[in-house]
Amino acid sequence: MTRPASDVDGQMALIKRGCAELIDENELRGKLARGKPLRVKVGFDPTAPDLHLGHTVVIHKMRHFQELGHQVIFLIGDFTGRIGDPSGRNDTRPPLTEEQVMANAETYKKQVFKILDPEKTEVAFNSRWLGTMGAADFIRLASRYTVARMLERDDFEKRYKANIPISIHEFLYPLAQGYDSVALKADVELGGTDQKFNLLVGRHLQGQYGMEAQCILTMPLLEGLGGGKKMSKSLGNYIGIDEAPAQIFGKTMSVSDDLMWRYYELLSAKSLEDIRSLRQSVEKGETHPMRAKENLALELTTRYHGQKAAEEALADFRAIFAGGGAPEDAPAFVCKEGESSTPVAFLTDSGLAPSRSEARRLISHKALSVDGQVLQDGAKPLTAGEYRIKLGKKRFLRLTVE
RNA sequence: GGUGGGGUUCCCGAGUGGCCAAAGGGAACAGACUGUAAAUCUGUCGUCAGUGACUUCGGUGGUUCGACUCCACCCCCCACCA
Repeated sequence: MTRPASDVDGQMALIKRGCAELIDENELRGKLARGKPLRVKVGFDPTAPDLHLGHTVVIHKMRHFQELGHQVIFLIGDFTGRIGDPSGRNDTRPPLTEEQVMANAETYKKQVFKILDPEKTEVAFNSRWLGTMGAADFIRLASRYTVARMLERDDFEKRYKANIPISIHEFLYPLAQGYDSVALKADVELGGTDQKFNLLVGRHLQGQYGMEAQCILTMPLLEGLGGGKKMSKSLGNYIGIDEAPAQIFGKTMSVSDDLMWRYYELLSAKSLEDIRSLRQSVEKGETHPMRAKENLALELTTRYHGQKAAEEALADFRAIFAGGGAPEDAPAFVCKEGESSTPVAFLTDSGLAPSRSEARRLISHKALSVDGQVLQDGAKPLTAGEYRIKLGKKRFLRLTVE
């Protein structure tokens, strides 16, 4: 899928796919036209090596650059991580130890190389240059940017107007991150739309330090499972790329039909033409939306767990939700006949329900079924035997009563 | 440094002496409906040995028959003025 470097139009088409903003298109064309591999910088926070699909939007874009023969730099912000990206929090974070940084880096690599080509990826740490700068160097860096411009940043501006305090150290984060672009001689920097300001600081600083300014490519923030809000760990609406096949598959299926197309655009390796024709086919009623979503879930699961696991996840999903069956890998639990074989007891003892009260509630809501039959008496012990237990839609148990 | 305002159940947020396990909203969970969903409707949403008991409203003491509500001290947060 490598294209000749001279094919600027072809490269631009892939680069621009799904992107939110490109600054500046003509400049990028100029850089591409030289035919030399570009240095493409992307920064990551060292503290959060647990990636979800939201992060992968940018990583896929990195992949696109690799496919076009460019040099991708996976920058781990082990130094900037100590400052913390401004968010109104007043704390600076304690520096991670060398070992923690390296461990996190390894975790990153393990996850990221499911998408990126390790051969074409340079991993860098910004403590290498930021950690050796002295106070004088930092002051010099700080002199390259003005307070007025700093206050243009959206959240600074809002806070300033609203009289919410802004600590001086928060100004240092964009500066330090911007300096990374100087140190790396980046030609292009990628990031989420929320990073636009920081990326622009890098662009500006490169000019200040007398080098050609990087182009900025921002990617939209992927909406989380509920739609609306961005995918994030703290909101709990994410699909982690280290999650089990059934999880990735199931969570993808839980996305709304509308949102499915966003996911296709930003996460699928399918060409835009293929996606468009699939969409038309769904709209004309030729393809069932559920089938289209299954394809997406299958693609994503395959990417992180391989084809075999993905197909099993698909089969399980159909069995559970279409056929009302139970997954093959339902946890097993054994209990003695009597007091501990009452539904209330084994549901909580097995961990299926968090508390006895909760178990009772669920039972009274007809959420419990035993071998496919709804059971509403939570106090009556099951007799010895094997049972398939289902609690709500997603909780299963293979129960053995002795 | 001074002055004022706050810290409530997963989150936001009401509650100023009993009617408070604590309004309302959000999230979540369950049921119905579907094509898995989404949307909608209904219900639940501290724990437990279920008509009751126990634990909870920043912390520690105190007043009271009784405190989330009053008092004292402490911790933390915020705003305004320096």
